[in-house]
Amino acid sequence: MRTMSPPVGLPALNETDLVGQVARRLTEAIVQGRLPPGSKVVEAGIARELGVSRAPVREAARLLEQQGLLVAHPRRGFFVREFAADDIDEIYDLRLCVERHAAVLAARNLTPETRDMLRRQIEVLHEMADLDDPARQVEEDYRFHRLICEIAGNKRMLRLFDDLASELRMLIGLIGRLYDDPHEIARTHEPVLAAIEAGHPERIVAHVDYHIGHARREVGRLVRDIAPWPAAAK
Amino acid sequence: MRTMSPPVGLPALNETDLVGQVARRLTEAIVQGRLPPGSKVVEAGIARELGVSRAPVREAARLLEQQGLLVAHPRRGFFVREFAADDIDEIYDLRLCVERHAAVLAARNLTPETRDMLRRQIEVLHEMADLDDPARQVEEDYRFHRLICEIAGNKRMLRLFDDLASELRMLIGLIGRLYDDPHEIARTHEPVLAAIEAGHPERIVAHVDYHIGHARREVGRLVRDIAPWPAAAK
DNA sequence: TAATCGCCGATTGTCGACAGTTTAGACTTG
DNA sequence: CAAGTCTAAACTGTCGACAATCGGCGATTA
Repeated sequence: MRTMSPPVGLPALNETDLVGQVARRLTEAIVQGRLPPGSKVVEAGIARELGVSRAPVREAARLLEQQGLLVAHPRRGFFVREFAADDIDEIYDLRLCVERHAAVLAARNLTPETRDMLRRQIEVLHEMADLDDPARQVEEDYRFHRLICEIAGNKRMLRLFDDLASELRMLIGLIGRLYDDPHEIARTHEPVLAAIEAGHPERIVAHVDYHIGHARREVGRLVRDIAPWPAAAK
Repeated sequence: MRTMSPPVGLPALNETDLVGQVARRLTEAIVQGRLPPGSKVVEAGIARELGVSRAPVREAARLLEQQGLLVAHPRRGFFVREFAADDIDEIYDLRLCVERHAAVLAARNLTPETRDMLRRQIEVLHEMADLDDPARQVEEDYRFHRLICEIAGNKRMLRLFDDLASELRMLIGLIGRLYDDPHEIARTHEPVLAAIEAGHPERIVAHVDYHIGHARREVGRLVRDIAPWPAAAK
């Protein structure tokens, strides 16, 4: 008689993962631009607002700190990370480094299924282009790049990508509008996929470089436009 | 009359960072092989042993979790990360990806001072070779590679390197002995530095690939030798 | 007038406690 | 004897409390 785990693959709903929930809420608030860069994150305030005690909030804050969204000043509290021009360079440099590698690996692992997923995602990008929803557009954009990292098959690399993406989401959220024509953005993904399908490492790297370099320049330009930052409501 | 801040450069002592201290102690215990992979980290136990309460221990554990040294099973606690063959591949893959980029950037930023630091570090490696202290040897080895990341000048990349290094330290700590003749190890760093000094990106990448590939093979071999892991005192 | 000092409210760091869950071991049963 | 069941101890997740510390504001002084 099998009383043990009925083998239905239900992804164990962690009902009571307060820390995770708090972390998600905080992340959300940060990338959406509430809680602007430099603003202080008051533990008690967040706790009260979410109806929990300070302990889970502190742990969540530590998570976001390690993730780079918050910085901790001992005895003074957590603050939303502020971006300097250097930071943008750093993030895109690292992203370039990661995505080059990921794309080459993805090409090596590419199967008909994963290839179709990538193609489908570019279609989604085109479909999104008509909706006027920058946040969603950005999200689907990252999903394409994330897919490449997934296909590459290195879990640590995927997590690194996610961390970088959350910093970038914050940045883009601050900018508030899209840095280019949505259809244009969708189109610029096609050569990257083509290169991956072709499977020539050098060509892959070249196209990834071009694609990310483009995004970097656009973001850099827009950031310079709106700098200094939206006032940090301390 | 300047009554403002007497500009004596005192490096701000943040004595009371319990969380940081606990995190360091835990890291130490893990990479030294006490707390073997798979073993449970009992909050109350650690807390009692260190004479603190559970709150700082939990926060420190969350840090190490994000860093990849611990994994959290909700409602069951924190466990020391276990390594599979895949993990080793992943870590070295990512390391390759990072260090290639770092070395190229470092070559671009190289100054006489930083070049001398690298040379000096190789000397240190040779000096260490005669002492019979594997842990120290490994430490100085990483310090060379870390220097390259520092010179590259990307703080995020440096942090990523540190994270990878702490996982590798844990691995090496488990192996317990050095995977090669110490002098040989010291020597294998020289072509890398030479390539960086020469400044040809392709040659840099080639030498970094060779150097890291070598380490990866050696570690992989030794890990296969001693697998399955030292019993996890659960 | 401008810089400094000292106090007060606000906030952090840490602790001990409690409820609910998991685990281990004794016990039962086929 | 194997498999299952039950019970008690151990542990985690969360909370509220308290002391230490920080930042701001007004008083003080040159």
